[in-house]
Amino acid sequence: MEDEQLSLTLRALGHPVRLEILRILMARADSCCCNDITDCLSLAQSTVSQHLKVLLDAGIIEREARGTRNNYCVCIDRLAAFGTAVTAYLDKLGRVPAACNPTLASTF
Amino acid sequence: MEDEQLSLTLRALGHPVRLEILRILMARADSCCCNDITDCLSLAQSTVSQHLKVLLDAGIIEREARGTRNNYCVCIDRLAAFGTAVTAYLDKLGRVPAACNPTLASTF
DNA sequence: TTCTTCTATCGTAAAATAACGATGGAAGAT
DNA sequence: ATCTTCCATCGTTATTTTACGATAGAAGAA
Repeated sequence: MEDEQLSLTLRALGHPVRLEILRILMARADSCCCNDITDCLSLAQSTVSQHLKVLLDAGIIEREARGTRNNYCVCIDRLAAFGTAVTAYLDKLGRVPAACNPTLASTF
Repeated sequence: MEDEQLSLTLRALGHPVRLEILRILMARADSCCCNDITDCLSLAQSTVSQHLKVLLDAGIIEREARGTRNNYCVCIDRLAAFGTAVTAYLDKLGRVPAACNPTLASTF
């Protein structure tokens, strides 16, 4: 994952409300509409919708029109890829100085 | 790690320049001052200093005054804790629906 | 002392973010 | 056809972020 994409995802996750939204989405067996999420949070519906858009734009969640409501669900593979990318980034970060300064290598 | 702290760190890392700064810091065996970093990036010194402040405020890097210059280094343990926190967050996310919807469990 | 170097900080400007209320249009329900 | 529900979007406001140049003060060099 390129830095541009990785940092976009990091930013999209960089808000406590959005971390919570993902929890709410994942905790439900059935898929979830904006109102369901708004009921769990003390925020206006428009604010929640905006947060959903950030997650949507980052490709972390998907929207599916179902009747009068829009259902959201987490893109599991995208989240997994994010986890992998973070680990890879940190791993590479750690590996570079390992060649120069062996004492750092053991920290990771 | 609490959501507040985790999201702060995610935001601090959510900029390509800051991802790169950490790479620069880690790639050097000797520690690194603001000018060294500025030389590697096509940005003004004040801008780099600001990015360093963001990383500093998030506790990701440390500053050490050494003579006329300030040396920066990465807080390895903080970074490692961040990696752990991200993994834990994603892991817990994945575990919740595993109880409700077994098909999701295998994705993680 | 004087000069240079380094860099955090200030001031500024532009853009993005976060929150809200209001609204309009789409889709079921009556 | 009318009513209700859902919700993305618009407009607004306040705050934060990102970038820059300018500057001042600290520390070493001449």
